[in-house]
Amino acid sequence: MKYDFKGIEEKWQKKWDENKTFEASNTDKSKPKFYGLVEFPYPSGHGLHVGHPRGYTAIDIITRKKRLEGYNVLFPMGWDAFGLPTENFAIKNNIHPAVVTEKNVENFKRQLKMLGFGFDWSREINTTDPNYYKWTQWIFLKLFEKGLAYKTKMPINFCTGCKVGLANEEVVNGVCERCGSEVVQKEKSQWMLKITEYAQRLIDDLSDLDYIERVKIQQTNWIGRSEGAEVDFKIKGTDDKIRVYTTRPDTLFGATYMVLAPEHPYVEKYKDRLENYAEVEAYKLEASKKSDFERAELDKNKTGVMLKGITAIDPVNNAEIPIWISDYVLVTYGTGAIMAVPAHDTRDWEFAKKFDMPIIEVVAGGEDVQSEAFTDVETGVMVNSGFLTGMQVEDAKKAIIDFLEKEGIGKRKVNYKLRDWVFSRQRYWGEPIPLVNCPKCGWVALPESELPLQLPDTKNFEPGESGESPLIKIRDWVETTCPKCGGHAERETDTMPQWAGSSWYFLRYIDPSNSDFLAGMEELKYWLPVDWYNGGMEHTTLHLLYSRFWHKFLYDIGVVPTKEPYQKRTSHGMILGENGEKMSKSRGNVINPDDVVNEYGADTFRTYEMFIGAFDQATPWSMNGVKGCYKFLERVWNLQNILVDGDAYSKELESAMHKTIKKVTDDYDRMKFNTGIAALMAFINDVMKVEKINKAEFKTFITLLNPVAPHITEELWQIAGFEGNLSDTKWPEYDEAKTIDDEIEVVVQINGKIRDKMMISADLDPKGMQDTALASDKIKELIDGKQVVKVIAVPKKLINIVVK
RNA sequence: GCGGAUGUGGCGGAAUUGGCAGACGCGCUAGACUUAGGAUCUAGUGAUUUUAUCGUGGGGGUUCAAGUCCCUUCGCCCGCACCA
Repeated sequence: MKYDFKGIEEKWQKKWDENKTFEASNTDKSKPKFYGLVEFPYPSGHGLHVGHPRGYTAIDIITRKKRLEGYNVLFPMGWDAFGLPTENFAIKNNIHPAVVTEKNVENFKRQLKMLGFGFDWSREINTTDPNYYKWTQWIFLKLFEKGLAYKTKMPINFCTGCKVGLANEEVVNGVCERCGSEVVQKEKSQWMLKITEYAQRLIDDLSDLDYIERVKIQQTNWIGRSEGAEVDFKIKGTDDKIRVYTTRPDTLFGATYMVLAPEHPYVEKYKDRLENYAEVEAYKLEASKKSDFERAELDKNKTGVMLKGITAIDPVNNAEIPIWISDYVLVTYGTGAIMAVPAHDTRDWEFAKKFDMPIIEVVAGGEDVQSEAFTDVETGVMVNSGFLTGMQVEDAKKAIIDFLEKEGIGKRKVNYKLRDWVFSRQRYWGEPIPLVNCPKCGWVALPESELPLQLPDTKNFEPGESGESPLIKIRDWVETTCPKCGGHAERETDTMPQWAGSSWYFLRYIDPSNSDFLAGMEELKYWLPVDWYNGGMEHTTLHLLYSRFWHKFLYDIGVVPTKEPYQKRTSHGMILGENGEKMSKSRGNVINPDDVVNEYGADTFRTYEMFIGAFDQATPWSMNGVKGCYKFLERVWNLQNILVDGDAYSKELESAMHKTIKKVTDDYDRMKFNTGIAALMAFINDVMKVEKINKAEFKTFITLLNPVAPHITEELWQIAGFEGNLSDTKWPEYDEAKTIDDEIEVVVQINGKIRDKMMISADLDPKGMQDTALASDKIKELIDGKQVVKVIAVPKKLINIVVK
């Protein structure tokens, strides 16, 4: 019989739908629960990328296995459908984003179904559905109510041609990606969320989570906690002080100049005293054209302008030092001003060399500070530093901070690199922010009863005159009454970023049709936390952190029962094009899942995506590799031709069978899918040698393969005449004793080089191994006339004879 | 620049703890079958000057033993806050 993957896959997908095979139960509490989650896709116009199914297949395997192990499994799917590309497409083609979204969702859903994922489609959600974003708005109102949302002026990328705010990604070499016009930084009043208030908890609570290590490290570094001090430097001849943040207060005696961010308010304040204000202003304009990223990137080639006319006083030695502005100092970090200690900071050193500023050594122990900055804090000893001289750096840090606090010129300070979350977008296709601006009452929240605040319909998605959201033109929507005083007021026209809806979506899956609340407390208590969440590494510092922040906030106000949303987080590597480069239309190396499934079937596609390489690593696509997996499944299909009766594993295959169960079980759990599949392939090779497989072995084999290739294995289950469906069976067990061989081969080395191999009993002790090795004729011959210095015997591995 | 990851045959990759480098698959070579085929099966396949030696990006080190540990150096990939 031919392997008709098309017929088989359609048949079983239909069956699973009809039997509601993958629907989770909110009422059956007799089984343990398992909540597996994958990042819901943004339904783009390009359709599913081959990268999506990598993570989806992985968690599909994990959850299918969990079902066979007796768990009540929740594995849901939905659509993260607000966002920029849909809106841009809508503007360009004059189609409503809702229509575009609907079409894209339909295509994505067809593709996901075609791949046979065991999603519980009865819980499908969509972030653009008013019944969904009602609760996104509700959470925002709670944040607003608790003082965690505030409005402030922030610079945005503004395209002078399109008159629209741009994402960093849309800015290419300083010009707009779409129209080529110049992009400038423009100050806009923006809604912000105080994620920084949760910075410490976001670090601390990582310790109880089962996240892969690099995710923890990356989040911790992104939050960027540092301990140091704030120190005030007087501006000479005034009462004003420049406050700096430094992690090296111990080097205060070595400060030879100060640097302010070009945007620092004192630059404006002292403009009348500056002899070179024209130069300063020109520099500010240049800096405003660069993003923070570009500023940091240009780190090697420092630029800056001295503020001629004002100087600062070092508070510990009263030295008079010049003040500069430079774009390597960011107004968004610390206080927007630094003290520069070129002898002991690499960036300061480069700046000092370029502008010929003095370099004073205050920590001894390194090379000459005139030729290189000495930044080691472990070995340094203080010099030229008044009362700190002679101390170790760590002691000096404590001593100087005590001194600063006593004298009232500075204080101990913990700082975070993490910045508050810019929450406004001047865009149409997002959740409306449910606030009104009342001339009398200020910003007023809509009452809960008015949620959802629906996105008004329009045909014009072009932005307002100076870059406002398109909503500003829908006057009868904008103009409203103040919920507080009843007077005339205007709605906020900015919308929320795409991150909003994705920060809590896993909660809605738990109870998707609840109309009274975002989800019922009983259900949340049962299902939370998410047991296993897999997603891309690129979401580590934004989406993953944002959703942890929102969850902690919801925990604080009693809406969710757990401190953390996700117990376990793993991450898959990227799938590259056949040429080893990132897949993209412009490179012409995009693989369409539809084509692969048409030619080889979903089971082959899934098997290949798991076999392609180490799950957490980037790896290129290979059409030959796909063919290899197809051949493997064909061999599996043909096993039915050599199927014989048998209720127990045969002598020939028993040991291999137990070893395979063990290997596959462990490998799936550890996401080592490639080696798990390799073990299944190796088992088939063993079967081919004996040219038969009995029913007991066949049953176990197809059950092990089922999570990876669910269609073909269900069909084979039926053909073999096993009872019921494979999806209702139990995961196979193995007998540890039967995975261990009695006799094993060990290696005999002389001076670390392999010289012989021998079969010995597996439980032979080191002494016995040594004797056996030394008794071998070959070894005797090789060590003849040499002196045996030492013999190392490692049980079950090797014997190494060291001779002279 | 900062943060993270990574480097092993012709290719994708394997190698819990330092203990036989190259599992499994692709490709390639030879053979069988054959209605001559991009099918299937069998055998082989790291390199070389092949009783052996060399070999996990480069250089150095620790060890009886290093892909694995330490130091140093180079390359490639991802993220960098308004893409998702």
